[in-house]
Amino acid sequence: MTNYLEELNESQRNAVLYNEGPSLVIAGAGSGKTRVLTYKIAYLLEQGYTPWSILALTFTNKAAREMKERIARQVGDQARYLWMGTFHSIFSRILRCESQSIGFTSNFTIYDSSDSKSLIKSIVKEMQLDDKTYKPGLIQARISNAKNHLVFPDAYASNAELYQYDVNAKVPATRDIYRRYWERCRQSDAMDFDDLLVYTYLLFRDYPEICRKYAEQFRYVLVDEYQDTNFAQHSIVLQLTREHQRVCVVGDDAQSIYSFRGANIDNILKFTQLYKGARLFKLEQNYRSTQTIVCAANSLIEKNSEQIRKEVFSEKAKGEPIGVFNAYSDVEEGEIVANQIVKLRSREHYSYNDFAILYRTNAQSRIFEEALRKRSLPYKIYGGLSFYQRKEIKDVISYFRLAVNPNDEEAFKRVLNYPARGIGDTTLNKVIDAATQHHVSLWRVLEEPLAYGLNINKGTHAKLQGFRELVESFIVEVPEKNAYELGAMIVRQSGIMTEIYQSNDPENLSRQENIEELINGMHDFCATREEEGNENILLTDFLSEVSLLTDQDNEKEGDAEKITLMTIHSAKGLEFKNVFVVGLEENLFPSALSLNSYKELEEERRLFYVAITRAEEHCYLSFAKSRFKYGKMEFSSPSRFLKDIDIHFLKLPQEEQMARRIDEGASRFRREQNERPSRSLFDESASQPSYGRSSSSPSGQKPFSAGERPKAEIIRPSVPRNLTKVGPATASKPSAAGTLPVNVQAGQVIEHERFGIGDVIKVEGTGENSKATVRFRNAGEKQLLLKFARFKVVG
DNA sequence: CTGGGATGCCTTTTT
DNA sequence: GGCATCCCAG
Repeated sequence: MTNYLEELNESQRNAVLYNEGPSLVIAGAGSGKTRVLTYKIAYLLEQGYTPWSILALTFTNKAAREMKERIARQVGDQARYLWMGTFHSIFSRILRCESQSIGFTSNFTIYDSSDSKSLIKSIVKEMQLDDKTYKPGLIQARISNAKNHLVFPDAYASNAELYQYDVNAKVPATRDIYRRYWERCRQSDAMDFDDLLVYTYLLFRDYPEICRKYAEQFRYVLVDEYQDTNFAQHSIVLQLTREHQRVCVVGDDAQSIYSFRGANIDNILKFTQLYKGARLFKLEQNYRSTQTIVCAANSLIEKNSEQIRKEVFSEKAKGEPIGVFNAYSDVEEGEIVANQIVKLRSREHYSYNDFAILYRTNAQSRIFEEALRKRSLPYKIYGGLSFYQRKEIKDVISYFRLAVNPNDEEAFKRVLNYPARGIGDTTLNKVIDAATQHHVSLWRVLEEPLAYGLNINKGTHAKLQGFRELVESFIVEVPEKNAYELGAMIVRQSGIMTEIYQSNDPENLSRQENIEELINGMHDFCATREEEGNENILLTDFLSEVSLLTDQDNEKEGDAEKITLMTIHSAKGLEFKNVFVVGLEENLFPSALSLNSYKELEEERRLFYVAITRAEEHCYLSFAKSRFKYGKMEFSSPSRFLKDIDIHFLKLPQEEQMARRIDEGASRFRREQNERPSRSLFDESASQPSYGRSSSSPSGQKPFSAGERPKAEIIRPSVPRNLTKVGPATASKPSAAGTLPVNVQAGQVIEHERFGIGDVIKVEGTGENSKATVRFRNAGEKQLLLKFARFKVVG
């Protein structure tokens, strides 16, 4: 029974066995975090906890599902009754039960981020503000941030610091938009993602007896990936565990990569202060990667200043050094990676599943898709446009949403005139005006247009009533038909079917397929649940589940061998035998937008750390010297992160050149920093407001100013023999630029290593950044950044 | 009110 | 290069 305890090392076992009070498990990458969590839950069950008294919170549905499966292997069927899921899904489940207390129905809609963005956009419009200044995305981020810090409209409006920030940002009306947005969501019986946390918090805060009920039910609370919790999530965990203190949080501060959506690394850093007497366990043995990979990752993360110290080590084989590839262009980068996959696979008999290509932004995927397709290598791609974000799917789902909750404003607007039924923007705006004036939902106006003074002509009135009757015919079926039957009926009777089957052009064909897939999915949804003994699976059930799914959750054709393409963010928690981290270029990784503060830069570095530590056996890094951005060719220099890794663990291409480039990158970086006023670049408090009592304010941490910057010098114990000059580049030492043929003029003829003979048409810029336009006799016209171009002048 | 075509803006990362 | 928005003609 307890034999599994022997499969754990000492610190893992200690973490599993300690359940008398709060504990914090700091789990290095690959250190068996999931194993500890699953065994701990198994152990708790063995100790007599009932499954429904254990709450385990994760960040992704996938993590929850996997953990549940692993627990089921240990303890069997009772795993089904665990409260295990994402924060959002568990809380929405609670909120649907308790919705009356907070003024929602149990069928409330969950707005996804495009819904909330569109609502904000229409509010901005109604308030006659300029949406160039009041960019919906920006306002949305402000509101989301406020919610994540549990700052509600009243508090927001009366917070002088926030107001001042908005004034400075030229968006003083943000607080009014926030208030309206808040009201409109309530009017629509809708919650956005953040509201699922906000209203759970409010529910527990304002109804102590409800809070007590859940706190007593959940006798033990576990939280995975605690470094990614935001203030709201953290506060709810506290509400549930303050009394009994039986809480275990697991995470790795070195892998905190979600601060952009409110994750607060302080939650984990300060856990032991908040829960007095909390035990700290550190898991430091990495069971995933070779020693080389672990050491390389350690040498990288050391460059960060804020962290809980730990010594991650591996006892696996030493392994090969991390290969670094440089490519001329993004296209060539794709080819190099594809070639390397073929080579490695034939040499060591890997399956395609053993390979992953990880990138910073989704936009990078296309190049690799093309390269892989060209060589007929199978791949699967995660992210990008999710199934549920597709237009045709959103349209159908909007009808579903209306049937379940006709007050859903975003769904209403989306399908009021789809398929086209002659109700245009003018009419819609009239409806919105009437609704806002009377503080009712749009649907309510449709129910009694006269009572709300809707000023429209007879024809329009008839069209509106036609729409109302259509939706009502769906509404009455909601409690009757099962989800699949009703779904099929809606697709047919809404007119979407006719619309989409009208023509068979490729675009429509794929829409047809997607809608069929949705309906088939509903069929499976109902069938599975009915097999489990549930009767009458309603559309409400389907919707409440589907609104929290992401595309990562539909695992399709899982058995076929495929290379994985995904962003580093979505790779967290996964592992692959061979990993390619691509696009290691300045302004891409680290992202140009992260250069505003050292905090963000450190987060990018942690992201790189996450990427490298996904690899078990081989890890490769690559960058391209030029890449297409916004349809234009842009030149790029190698990422500063490359020089953060101890060079011992790298295998560089054409070593001298590589070293020189890194050198140049380093000295340029240093120069740029010195040129810029340090305040705008590093003083975070200058650019971001703090949120009162939350622990996110930078007070306590000194802003990172030029004078007191932590060590920027890289300490490299020794320089490999074959590298002439690597090592700290200092400002006083000019880089190896002297050897570069930068003295080229228009009219000269050059011979380029790859493009051959060409005529220099013009030269622009000075020094390192000078660029030449060259017309090659066989390769056409190219722009060359002189510091990288490899050519000699021949005439 | 609708549809097509030109224009201008981008892009981190996601539950 | 791709999407959303705007503008104009029917």
